[in-house]
Amino acid sequence: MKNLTHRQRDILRFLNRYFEETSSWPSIREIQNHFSFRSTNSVIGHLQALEKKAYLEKVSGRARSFRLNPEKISEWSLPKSIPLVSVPVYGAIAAGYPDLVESTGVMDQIQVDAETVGLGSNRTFALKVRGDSMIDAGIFDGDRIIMEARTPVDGDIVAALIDGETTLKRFMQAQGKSAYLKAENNNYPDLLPVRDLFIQGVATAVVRPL
Amino acid sequence: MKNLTHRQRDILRFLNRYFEETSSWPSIREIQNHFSFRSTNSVIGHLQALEKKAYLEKVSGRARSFRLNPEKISEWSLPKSIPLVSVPVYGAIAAGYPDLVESTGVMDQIQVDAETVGLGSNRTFALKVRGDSMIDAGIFDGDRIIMEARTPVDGDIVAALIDGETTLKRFMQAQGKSAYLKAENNNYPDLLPVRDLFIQGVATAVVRPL
DNA sequence: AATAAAACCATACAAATGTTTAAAACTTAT
DNA sequence: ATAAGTTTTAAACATTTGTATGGTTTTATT
Repeated sequence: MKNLTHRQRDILRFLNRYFEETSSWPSIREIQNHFSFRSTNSVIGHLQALEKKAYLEKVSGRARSFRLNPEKISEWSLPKSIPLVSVPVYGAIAAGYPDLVESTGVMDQIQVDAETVGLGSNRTFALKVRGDSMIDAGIFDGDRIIMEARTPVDGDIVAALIDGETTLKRFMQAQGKSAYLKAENNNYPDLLPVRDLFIQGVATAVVRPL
Repeated sequence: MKNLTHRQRDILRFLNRYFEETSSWPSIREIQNHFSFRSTNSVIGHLQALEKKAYLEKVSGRARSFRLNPEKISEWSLPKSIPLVSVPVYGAIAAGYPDLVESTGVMDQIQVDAETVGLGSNRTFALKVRGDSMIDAGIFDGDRIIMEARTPVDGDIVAALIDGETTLKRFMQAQGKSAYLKAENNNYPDLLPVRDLFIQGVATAVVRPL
């Protein structure tokens, strides 16, 4: 009584499909009809079993209100394709070259942020890396870096605008001393003054298409 | 009478928030209570207006069933920090270890894409890399790999299941010869027979949190 | 101020929906 | 075969919920 029965699995799949197609959940009787049960109680029984096994939650008395346990979805869900990587762009970066990673259905988010680029919220964007100054950190020319527009702290990898090109450097700032940038490549000079160059943001992730 | 009124905007926001928090829609009376209306008809009025302006759909007679027009979300939605790289895992990979990246408030987007991405497209999922067999290709232990479930061609980087662990190897198959797997690490044996192991998919991108 | 539009109130009704109780048929393992 | 669990049928019942009607108040526009 640990695993799913066939019926239970099918019901989970039906719930899931229904939700994805309509963005709402089926009623008990809709489930009943789909499986051609002659009684609503068949459904109730299965739902209770599924709830006992923690495959779903259900607010009693509230119509069409389910919640599937995401940790167990893999046990029953059918394969399905969705967009891989969506990286919305939040606002423009002055003099930078934001590089948009495809994002199909997320355009609205982008606009939203343009409207309310209100203070407080961190702007996030993507950049294409130029140069090999971070090669020792496993970041190569052409990689895409997810950036956050905020002030860096010691040790952060930052995107710096030098001579019109965006390169990645590690931001170093010891206690009380002035900040400098360090390249993670032996062929590059270790030190770079922070003044006179513009730091675009702090790197949070690397994305590299293969 | 083209734009949203304040109330209408607030109602859309409430609907949206409610849905994201509960994964189901509010009933008319729940909306009523939230705005402290003394009559359900206040809600009805606003919903009809919103429907007339094509901000939402609503199946009549069906409880808690709405659908927000994704093309107009930007007109009313509040800024929201959405997960940068959202790579849900759909479906289990036999004996693999799918690694779920959070995706919180993006349910609607998912629906949109589920609609537009018809069947026939490939299964997509994410895996956490174990092992350093691809270190020479700039892929390190712990990186996340976006995979596509399809049959590999010569030169593809594939995820192979060996001894219960998922490692990356390059798939090699010369004309007419039998396929083998090649590790991109000098410390590993160059050859591995393809038979007797399960290839989970073809890598399409690397994602590494910094 | 006049007018229209939007927002709201009050009440009632019908349909949709979840819930309960009782029992039978079917599977599966001991 | 027996027991235990699962699945199904049956028929009511109670509540939630969407809908309808008719009117009032507030807000914006001319």
